[in-house]
Amino acid sequence: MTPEAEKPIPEATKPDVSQRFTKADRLLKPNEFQRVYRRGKQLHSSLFTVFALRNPLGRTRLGITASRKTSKLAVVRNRCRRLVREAFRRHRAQFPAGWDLVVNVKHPLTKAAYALVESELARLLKKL
RNA sequence: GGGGCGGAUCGGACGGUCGCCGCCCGUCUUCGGACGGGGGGAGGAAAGUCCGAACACCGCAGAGCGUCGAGCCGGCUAACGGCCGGGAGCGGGUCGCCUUCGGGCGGCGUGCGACGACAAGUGCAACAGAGAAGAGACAGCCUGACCUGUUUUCCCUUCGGGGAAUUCGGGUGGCGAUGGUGAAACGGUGGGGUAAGAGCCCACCAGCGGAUGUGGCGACACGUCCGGCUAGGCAAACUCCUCGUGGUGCAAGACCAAAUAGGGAGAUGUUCGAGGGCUGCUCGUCCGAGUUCCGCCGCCGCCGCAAGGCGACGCGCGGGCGCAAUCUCCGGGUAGGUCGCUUGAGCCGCCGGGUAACCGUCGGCCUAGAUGAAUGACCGUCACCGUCGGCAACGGCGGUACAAAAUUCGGCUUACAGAUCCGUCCCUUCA
RNA sequence: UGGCGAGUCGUCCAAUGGUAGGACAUGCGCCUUUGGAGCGUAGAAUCGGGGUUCGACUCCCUGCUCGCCAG
Repeated sequence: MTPEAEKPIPEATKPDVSQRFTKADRLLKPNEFQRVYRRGKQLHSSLFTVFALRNPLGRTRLGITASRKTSKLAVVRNRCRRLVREAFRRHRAQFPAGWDLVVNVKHPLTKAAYALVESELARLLKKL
């Protein structure tokens, strides 16, 4: 599937781009989620729905939701969350800054490969 | 060597890159944190939430009823509906004996089950069948008894008949052996008995009740004697008996506590001093923004011929004065945060006790604590399985389970690719 | 996390422990020029696995699926 496996590695070694993902980069409280749901704009894909709302912090924060409707198995839901988080973490430098994002996972993502999640997330966030 | 069953253990390995969540150490800090280093980070079921506990709060004088649950015996356990051992029962296997060829009895493995009481009471049993619980008479069997018809023979006769024996019937009646039905039909075999029969009587067997002996802690087993000859099934039907049971659950609960708006106490200090108390009145003094003042509306009472007046009332309406302002303290408490939160009925090992479950001495170890919720993603090599190509070495492709902590333990149940070990049984091969 | 409740033809509902029934839908036939309506007729189900019972949709145990409630 991926002919050149070494491509992500030189990107990661760039000194100015941090791929770290700390608590400051996440949405942590229910009212933060509710604010994004109520006032944010929606972007749709077959894999997930993204709610986005501008914040004054200058950095983009992420929250991920995988409901029981997505999959009954907690293992599968956890993997969905981690795939989305990984895709966001690796390519955050390419995304616009200063947004609060909430990603709602849909059922088809349970069978999707990581590369597909990466490209879909990048495609949606270009619309911001 | 292969397969079945039971038990135990494990649940891909190594390396690299980028990350995540706690802990420890060091440095810096604007006290928010940042950086560097070290070390740890899902399970046998973490799951389902079916039981049992710990712990916490609320309730509670004591006892009982009710509800719900448990239910052979003994042991283990903190406890249990769990586990271990045993008993009786049921099913199937195999061997032996008997056989009316349906099966029965005994021995040996083995499997299963929520296994108190239906001989306390109540209730239930479709269809079929004669009859389904102190039942029943369809077919059938009987002619000893009573009534009656009839065949034949004999006797008597007042010739109308009558009597006795006998044949075949009918009715009253007797019967529960035989037949068939059903899941289930009120013991079995043999003999006696009878008109025919029947535990009606007897013997033996099975089963039941009582007494008793031996063994066993006990469930129970093996006997002896007596009794009456049959007492059916279902309590995962109501019920009865014995035992247990207060409720809610870590989002339990404890602590800290912003902003805002309330509550309480006090201080400073400016102004209006209404109203009230002390008094007969004024002055004065004290309390001091209250049940304040004005108007309107509604309603009620009293007075009046009436217009109206007076008084009282209203979670009434409108307006005015005032209740100001500042500071300090106290209390409840929301957002938020901290604790509870992982050292525990803990794990590993040796030895000892016990048939076992399990227990004990000693020694060693510390092994996840998240909270919109960490334990991940990608790549490479190897291992295993399948498939394709190939004589082969090998190469390509695909796959490697079930499933992830959420207060913590002990069980149960359910899901699960594969690997290893032990025990046991069967088949095959070799010696 | 804790606590409740429900699963029956394709759909919506019935059924003391005793032959699983009705309506609509579907197929076929009749009727009609044709369709509809009507009439007749047929097929079709107890969530899975055990147990109790002579016999289970019903009673008991255990899984699965769906729904609801509290915070």
